[in-house]
Amino acid sequence: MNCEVGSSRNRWFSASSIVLFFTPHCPAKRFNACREKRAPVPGGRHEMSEEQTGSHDEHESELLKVRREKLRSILDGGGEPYKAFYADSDSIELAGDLHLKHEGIEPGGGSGVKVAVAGRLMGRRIHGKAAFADLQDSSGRIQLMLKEDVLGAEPFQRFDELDIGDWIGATGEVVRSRRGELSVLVESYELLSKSLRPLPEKWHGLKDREQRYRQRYLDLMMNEEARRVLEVRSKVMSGIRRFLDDRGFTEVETPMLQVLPGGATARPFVTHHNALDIDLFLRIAPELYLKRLLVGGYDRVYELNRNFRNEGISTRHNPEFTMLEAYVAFVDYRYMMRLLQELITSVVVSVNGSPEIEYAGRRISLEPPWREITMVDSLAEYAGVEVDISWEASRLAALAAEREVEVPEGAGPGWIIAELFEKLVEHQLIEPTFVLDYPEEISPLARRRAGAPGFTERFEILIAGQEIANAFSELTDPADQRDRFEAQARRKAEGDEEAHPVDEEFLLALEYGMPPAGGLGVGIDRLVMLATGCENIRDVIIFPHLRPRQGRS
RNA sequence: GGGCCAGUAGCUCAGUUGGCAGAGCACCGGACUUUUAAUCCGGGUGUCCAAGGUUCGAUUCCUUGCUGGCCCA
Repeated sequence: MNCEVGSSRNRWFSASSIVLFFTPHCPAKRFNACREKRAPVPGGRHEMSEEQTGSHDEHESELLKVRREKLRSILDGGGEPYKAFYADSDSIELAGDLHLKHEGIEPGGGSGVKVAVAGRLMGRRIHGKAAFADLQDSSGRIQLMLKEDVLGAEPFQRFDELDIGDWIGATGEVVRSRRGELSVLVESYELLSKSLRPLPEKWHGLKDREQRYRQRYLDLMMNEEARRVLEVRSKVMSGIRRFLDDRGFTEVETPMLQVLPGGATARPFVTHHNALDIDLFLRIAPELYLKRLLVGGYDRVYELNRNFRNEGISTRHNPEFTMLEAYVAFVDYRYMMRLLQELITSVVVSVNGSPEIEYAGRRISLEPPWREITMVDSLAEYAGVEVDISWEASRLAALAAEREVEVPEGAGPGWIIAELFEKLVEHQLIEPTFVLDYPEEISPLARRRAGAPGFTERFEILIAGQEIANAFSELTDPADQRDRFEAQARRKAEGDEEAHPVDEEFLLALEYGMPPAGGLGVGIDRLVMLATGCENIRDVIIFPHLRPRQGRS
C-alpha cells in the first residue's frame, strides 16, 4: 500500500452492511429558493455590502461572491439554506448499500424501489433537459439522474443553481442508466446546507500537504486515501481493544493531568490549575498509575490513550500521540513478548489482510516467530562494535566518538551502549526484531536481569527501523525502585530535563506490594503507519499539530 | 537546531535569461433528455507567501522572515 494521495478518481467502495428500509415518509419538501433568476450585473460582478453577504474579506474572490449571491437569492426568496432536518437517518439509504442491493438492475432498467438519499454534491453533468449529479455520502457515491419531465420544469431549473459542495437530499426510484450507472431518478430534492466555498479540483484532488492537514475535512472529502488511512486507524484501535478485551483485560483511564510527570524519559508540557494555584503536567506516560492499579488488584489492565511530550515535531513525532500500555500480573517479559507478537500480527493482518506489509519501498513480513537478539549482540552483528557493560564509561565514550555517536555528559556505560545501539543499529532492523537486555541505567522502572549485571528484563520491538513497542518485567521492589528514582533525580539535578523525578506516591503504593507483572507499551501512530504504508505521522493523525498560521485565529 | 527544496487563480500545475500573468479543472453566460474528468461556443476571475533591498521597472535577482516538504542531528 502506498500512503500518498493519488490522482485516480476518488470513489468509496467500502459499503456499510447496515440494512436500511425506505419509509413512505417523503422527506423532500418544496425547494422555494432561487425562484427568480438573478438580474445580470455588469461584468458578472454582484456587488453586495458586507452586511448583506456576511463577507468580511475585502479581497473575496469572484467564486466566493457568486456563491454568496446565490445564498442571498435563496434567503430573499424565503428559502432556508441551512435546514434543521431532512429525514430520519434510518430512512436514508447509503450509496454503498444501494450498490450492493441493486446490483441486478439491467442498464436502462428500473427497480420500482423508491429511496431517499442525502449527501454532498460532488459533480454535475447537465444536458439541457436532463442532468446527472454525483452525491457523496459516508459510504460512497451514488449518481442522481434528473429529467425535466420527471422532476418538473421549475425544480429542474433550480437544480442548475446549486453548487458543487452543497449538501442535498433527494428521493426517487433506483434505476440504472443506459450506460450502466446505478442512479436515483430524482422525483424531489432539497437543499440541506449551502456550501460557500469551491471544492478542490475534482480529478487531482487536494495535494497540498499543509492544507490537507490543516483542513482535514477537505482531505477527507477529496482523497480516498485519506479516508482509507483513517479508517485503518480506527480499525487498529478497535482491533486492539477487542484483542485485549477477549483476553480478560480491563480498559481504564488514568490522569492526563499529573502533579509529577513520570513513567518515561521525556520532557513534559506544563499547565496551571488556577483554583489550586499549582502547575500540573500533561502526562508523558500512564505507567505509574497503571501499576498502582496492579497494587489495587487488577491483574490485566490497559489504557489506550494520548500522551504528550514536549519535544521536536517532525514527520515521525507529534506532540500528542497515542499509546497502548498494558499490564499483566504474575508474568514476566517473556510472556509479554508472546503477547505483543500475537497482538501486532493479528491487528495488522486484520486490517491488511496479510502479514506482509510494504513500507518505505520494502516488503516486510510480520509472520512469527520474530527474531530475538540482545542489544549488545546486535551492536556486534550490525555495527561491528564489540562492547561490554563492565567497561569504564570513558572507554565506551571513546568508542562512541570513533563512530561519531554523540554521548550525553555524565552518561554511564549502559547509557552509552544504548546510544550506540540507537545510532548504529536501530535503522537496520527492518524485519520485526525483539531487542533484548536493555541497560538498567536507561530503564529505571524495569526489573534487573538475574545473572546479567547492568541489564534489565526489558525488550523493544523494532520494525522497519522504528521502535514499535517496549516492554519489561516490572520492578516491584520498593527499595530498589527508590534507589533508581534517586539515581534519576541526581541526573535531573545535573540538568537532564528528561530524567525521572522521585515519585513518593508511587513508592508508597509499591510498599503495599505489587504483584510480579509484565508491562508493555505500543506506539499506535507508528503501528498505523506500518499498517497503512504512511511514512509521515501526520497522515495517520486526524488533526496533526502544525504551527499556527499567521493572520488567522 | 543544521542542510536542501517549495509557496503563482478556488484546486492541480506551467511560466517570466527583469518589461501588461498562463493552462486544465472549477466558476460565469449560451446550446444540449443517458452522462460519468460529459461535450460544444464565449468569458481569466490573480496581494505571483510576506517585508525590505538592487533596478527606469521585481512575480522573476539579493537579504530576512513565515509556512510546508525531504534529509540530517
